[in-house]
Amino acid sequence: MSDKQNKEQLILVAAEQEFLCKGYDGARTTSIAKAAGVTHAMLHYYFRTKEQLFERIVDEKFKIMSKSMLAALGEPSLPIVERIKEGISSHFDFIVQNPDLPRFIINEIISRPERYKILHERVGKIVDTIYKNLQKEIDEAAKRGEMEQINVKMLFISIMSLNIFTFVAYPFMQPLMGELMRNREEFLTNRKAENIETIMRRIKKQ
Amino acid sequence: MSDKQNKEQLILVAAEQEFLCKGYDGARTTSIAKAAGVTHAMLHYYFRTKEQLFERIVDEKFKIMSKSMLAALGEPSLPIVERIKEGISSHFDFIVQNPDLPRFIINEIISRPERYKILHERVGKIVDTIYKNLQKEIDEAAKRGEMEQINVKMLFISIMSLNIFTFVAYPFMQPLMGELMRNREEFLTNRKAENIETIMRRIKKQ
DNA sequence: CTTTGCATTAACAATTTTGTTAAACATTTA
DNA sequence: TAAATGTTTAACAAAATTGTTAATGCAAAG
Repeated sequence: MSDKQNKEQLILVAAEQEFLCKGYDGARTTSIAKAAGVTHAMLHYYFRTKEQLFERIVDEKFKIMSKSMLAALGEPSLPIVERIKEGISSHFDFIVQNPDLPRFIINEIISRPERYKILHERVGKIVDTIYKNLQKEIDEAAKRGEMEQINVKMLFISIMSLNIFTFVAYPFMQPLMGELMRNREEFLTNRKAENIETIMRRIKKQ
Repeated sequence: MSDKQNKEQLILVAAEQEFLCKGYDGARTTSIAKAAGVTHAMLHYYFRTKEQLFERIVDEKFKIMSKSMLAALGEPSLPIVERIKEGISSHFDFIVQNPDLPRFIINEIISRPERYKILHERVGKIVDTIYKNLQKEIDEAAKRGEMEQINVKMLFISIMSLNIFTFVAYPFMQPLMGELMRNREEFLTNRKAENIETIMRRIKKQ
């Protein structure tokens, strides 16, 4: 009984690894089965097709990615500048924990846009409401001279860019960075601080 | 004679489109041949294998990508702040002209790191020299109070992030942006200005 | 004009990858 | 323990994809 759970689970774990790393097209069901230590007939027994196995992975990943992006818009109860700072910080931490996720999601959406259209648009609508409130807060804070007037969507793009790109492009950037990325822990700390500093300067009244 | 040139060229054009859009794994030689309007035997006749056809594309793309990143480090003859501004601007323009390129290169390097190791490290060394000079200039300008002291590699990562991410993640971001991205020309103009403003504020003495 | 050499095609072959099946095996339940 | 149910395996089948070949066409050079 726990053996069934076990094999199914083993396949899921191996599949997640393979799909996240190589994408749908690059992943091989035989390779997943091998990594999970089962025959590849077992994979088809539990999940029928590669497609269905993939869906199990991608749906979950899409959800946590969306959730983290909402979280990046910060805790509404905080004062606006604090809220933005905290949003960047928690989003950065999430990406550190899931460094392969953004690239996976982006590639997936690009290769099969139709599949995610509905789910994606739903997230879009949720985000839209949050934007509106946040924009209002920003406008008011700007009027009070507490921060710079700025378009919240533009700000959001900047935050996503700074927090995500490093990880999406890690193997590309790393050889161009010499010592800088050698010590991972240290780099992550510095990078997080840099992203926050960059955005804070962008929104601070000059 | 020009017919040979023609078919070979047609295949290359179709292959570039297919590979950039779908990656090596997702691309199909039959689909490339079809798009080029030739039999797929012709593809093998001119390029022998999918692998070799791919190399023709990827080598060129890797080179222009590297070149554009070097250009992002700006024209050394300019005063430092101007130099950085101009670097961002020209890099952004390049990415606008080649929006699919970064994602293609990143995915390619991730799926076959060994292949690019040498080429990549060579670029790394060139960049390293430029960093050193640029860092010296920044340090001096900072001492004169013209700008903020900042690590040039960190600055470079920020510039790449802001300029590239929007395009890498376009289909992912677009549904989250409502009206903002609807008018492409307008969005690009605003985005470029935003990136420059963000970096300028980051390096300006407070 | 005919030989030479490249270009082209259609049919075929090989390989890789995914998916199926029937039989053996194990486990639970009555 | 016997029936029922679910699990596992090995061998096989199907499909998709890449790669080859032999025959044909065609244009230029001798």
